[in-house]
Amino acid sequence: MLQIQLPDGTIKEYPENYTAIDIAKTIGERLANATLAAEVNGTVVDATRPIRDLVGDSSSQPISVKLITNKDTKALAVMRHSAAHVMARAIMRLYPGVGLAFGPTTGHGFYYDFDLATKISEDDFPRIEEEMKKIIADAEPFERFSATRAEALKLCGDLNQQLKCEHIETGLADHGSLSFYRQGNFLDLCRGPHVPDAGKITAIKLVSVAGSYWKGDANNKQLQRLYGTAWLSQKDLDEYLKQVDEAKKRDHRVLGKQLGLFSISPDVGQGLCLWLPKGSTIRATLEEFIKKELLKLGYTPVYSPHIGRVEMYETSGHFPYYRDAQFSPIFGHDAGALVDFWIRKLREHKAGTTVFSLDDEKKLLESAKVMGAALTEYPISGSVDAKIDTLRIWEKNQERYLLKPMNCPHHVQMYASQQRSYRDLPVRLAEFGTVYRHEKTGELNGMLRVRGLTQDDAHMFCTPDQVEEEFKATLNLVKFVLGSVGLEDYRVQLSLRDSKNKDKYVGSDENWSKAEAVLRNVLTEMGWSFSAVEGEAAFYGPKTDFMVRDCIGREWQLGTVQLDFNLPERFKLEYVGPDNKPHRPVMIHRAPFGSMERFTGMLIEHFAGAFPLWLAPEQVRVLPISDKVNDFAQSVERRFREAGFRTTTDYSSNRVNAKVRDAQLALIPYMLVVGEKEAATDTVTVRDRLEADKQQNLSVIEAIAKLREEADARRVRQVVKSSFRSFESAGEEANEY
RNA sequence: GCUGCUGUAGCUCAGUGGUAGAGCGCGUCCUUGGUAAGGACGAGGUCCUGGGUUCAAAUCCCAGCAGCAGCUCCA
Repeated sequence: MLQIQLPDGTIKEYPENYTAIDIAKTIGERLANATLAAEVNGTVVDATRPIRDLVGDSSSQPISVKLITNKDTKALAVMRHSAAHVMARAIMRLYPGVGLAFGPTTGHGFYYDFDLATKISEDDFPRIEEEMKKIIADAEPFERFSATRAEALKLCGDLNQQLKCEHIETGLADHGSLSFYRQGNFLDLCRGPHVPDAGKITAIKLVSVAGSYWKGDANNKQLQRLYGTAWLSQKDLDEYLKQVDEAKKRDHRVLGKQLGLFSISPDVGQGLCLWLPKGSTIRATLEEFIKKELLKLGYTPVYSPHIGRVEMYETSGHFPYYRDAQFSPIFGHDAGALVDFWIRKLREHKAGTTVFSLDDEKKLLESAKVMGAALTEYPISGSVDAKIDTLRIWEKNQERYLLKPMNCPHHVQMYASQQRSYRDLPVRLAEFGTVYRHEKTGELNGMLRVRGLTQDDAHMFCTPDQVEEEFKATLNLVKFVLGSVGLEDYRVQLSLRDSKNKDKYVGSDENWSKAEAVLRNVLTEMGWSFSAVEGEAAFYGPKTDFMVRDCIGREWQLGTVQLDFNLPERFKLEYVGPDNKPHRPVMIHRAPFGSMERFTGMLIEHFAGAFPLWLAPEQVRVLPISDKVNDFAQSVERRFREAGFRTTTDYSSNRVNAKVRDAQLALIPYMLVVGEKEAATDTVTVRDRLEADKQQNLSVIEAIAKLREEADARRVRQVVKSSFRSFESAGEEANEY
């Protein structure tokens, strides 16, 4: 007999061959119908599998079993995964020769990647959904069975599912036996679990189609990924779709245009942000705020140019590592770009990736000569290395500049500009440094991913002993800064290097282990919860990143604090220690906002455009009731401006109703309504955008004092919570196969 | 960069192989009004750009550019 412990603690006995559904049936037919899965000893499993099979013969009794019904959010992930199978089956019915890849669940639904020559478009969704509904109506059961590796390979091979075969041989190489699910005549290699039958899938909708790469590698074959969403009821689905719609309205690109905050014009260039006056006001306010904090913490402001010599970035490593993602260098000599190209071709030739002929070289020599670079030393019949050396010598004698992709090398030079004693450390150099990166077109996104950005950057140079304390102080600064705008919905990530790909990083193993250990210690000591992710480090050191979600749930890195033992070494930085000997400092790179562009973009979404008083580009709007009080309105505006408030007056011929409406829609924190009554008493009627029903008639002086207090306290009175953002992921990435 | 979709007035978007449409906004005038739209009139378009098909292209086709979603990347 099975000894089963139910969630209420009672222990009951059931026959050995019982499934969770069988148990449900003993309680009631309706419960059995509603049961989509079960949790056995804490693991979500098929409700239709014998419990004994799930736990094994040796399992200690009692076995805890919880029925997961269609009221339980844990059922969502299971149902969504089943929906992915149903979608795959529908696609296979509609299109011949479909190759199946992966079909996992996501936070809001599911997707399946297909290898299919026919391009699916959104116009095809209705017929695919129609087919899915037929499969659901047929309600055929999901049946699990196991196979040996050889059997599995044969099954997938017979079905002509090459990607599945490849996955069995590579990704699942360490699996002795593999599970399959059969649903009618549809068979798929799958870990499960699934709902008992397709009829249990309730509310589904196809969402979008896009490309994806096999196993997430851009060098691999591109597949078609079909996204769908699935919910436990039509009501949930409708609610979700409504929230997606709502979320789109707070998109910073939509609000940025509506509220006149920023614009990106193709005439200026892709990914180059124009900060309009109102957006600039927000940015300037943020910058002013953080500058004051930095002064308190002992930072010193610095400025550096927007370009620097390529050699400097070769030393730092930025140029060789990120060449593809940078704007091309600026060459002082006409032949600069030609020689640069030449060297790259020779290197590719040496590496065997391209063929570079003698004829090509002769043409290049000729062109270089025309451009004024004689290159008489070029060893045309010499070794490739000798050729590269000759060109490099020429190149190094020319001016070559790079739009700065990072501020650190400049700050490093500032550190190195004078002799440093341990008594001077830490040196903290802060700059709102504008950097340029040639991000790939498909990656640009409003203000969140741009090609020109300003980092609220700083670099700390400290002794090894100072690192932990300095790091802690910096993390606290980031937390404080985010908190000051009411941003609490973030995730802290410890970004480590990819231990399998160490050659992607500069510096010694020893330095890396040391740096990673320091970060982990600090985070642990501070008691912060964080997730460590391999492969996310910068090339010169590990990072602590602050991740936030945008209005449609995409995650972005804002603040970052990075530890770096490597750049000081590459630039041979030193300080004189108490022993009167030279020592190497340690660097901390940090940007609490990340970039002004991304941070402001996120803030727009965070506040849904309704900025708190201290940040609002237009803080106060004076609304005269009629032309008769325009003069008084003007004097009110003047006095508020003098008190430091960004104030305007609505002199339009609209009635006050329309003026109030306009101001309300423009998300202006305070309206000052002035009519003949106010003019007579030198007062204003203060209308608070958030509490429109609690108007106050105050003297101009009182009103100024009231607003001054709120602005100075940087009070955040309202963050418009996005319900979409807080949607919990229901078992993301459940796709082992 | 890759795959798919989109590009019409300042904005949001209808629309059609044969003379270009709405709402909002904008301008002028009337209205002098007390808390989410007072009224009238009016201006405004290279229908993304370049080719092609056609008697005729803003509409169909191709290419480019830009945007969106996803993938990949992100110092």
